[in-house]
Amino acid sequence: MRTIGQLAKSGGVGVETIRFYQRKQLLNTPSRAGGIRRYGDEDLRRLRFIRKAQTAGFSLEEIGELLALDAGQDHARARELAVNRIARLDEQIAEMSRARDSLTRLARDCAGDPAGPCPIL
Amino acid sequence: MRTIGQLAKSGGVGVETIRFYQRKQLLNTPSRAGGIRRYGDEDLRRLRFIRKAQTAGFSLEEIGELLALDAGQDHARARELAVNRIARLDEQIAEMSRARDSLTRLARDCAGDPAGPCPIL
DNA sequence: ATAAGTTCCGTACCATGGTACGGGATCAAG
DNA sequence: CTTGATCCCGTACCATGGTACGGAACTTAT
Repeated sequence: MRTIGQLAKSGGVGVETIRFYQRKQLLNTPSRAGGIRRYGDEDLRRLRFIRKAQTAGFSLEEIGELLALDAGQDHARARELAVNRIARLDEQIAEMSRARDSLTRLARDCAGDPAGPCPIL
Repeated sequence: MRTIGQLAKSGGVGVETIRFYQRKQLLNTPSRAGGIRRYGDEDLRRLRFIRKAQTAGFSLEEIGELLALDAGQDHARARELAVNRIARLDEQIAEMSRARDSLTRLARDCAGDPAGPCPIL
């Protein structure tokens, strides 16, 4: 049983971030057993899930839905969210790749002639 | 010579966005020649540059620097900003690709056994 | 039992990139 | 010369994802 500070540390976030997730209903707020709230393995699991889902690009709102699904076992909906996110990731990756390529060309051309115009500008 | 509304339309943004960029010093605010401000080709060029740079992932602050460089002809600094942005784009693309792949695996495994646990959750 | 360190809680604030509102000025058409 | 559309300007508000503050309660070590 952890305190909020220990949970935060284990999850690699700050205490205030835990409280923020609680306000957003992403983490539950255990009852105060004689003053201080205690957090168990499930809370840490959820916290880690949140961080992992964030790196996959899910918004906190979507993560909230995924966590709710976790309780409900609605596989179909979970898959739907994942597939949507994959599609958006693909779009974003493609867009960033295009930006990367054009920026690379620009930087090369800018280096070419120190007297001429720099096409980045 | 355009009005703010025409400039906005040509740049594919709203009037309020122009004003916002002006507040951020990204676009200049021409003097009011008898009541209404007029915008020329240079303003449109800058506006389009801003939008293009945004799709390349530059923040408005970085774009401000690029625009300042445009006046100063500091090619080396422009190249530096571009190269930094390319490096960050590469990181972001790599991270998103990893997320994409792991999410794809998860979605596949979730589809596999409708009775078993869905690993997304 | 006292001091230092945490926790609790409400509330305020931050950055980023806009978007909206309201009242007065100005402009273009009929 | 009036009406409707724009413009101007200050100010407020929005979403997202946190971060900070301050005072009271609680816990832990000495």
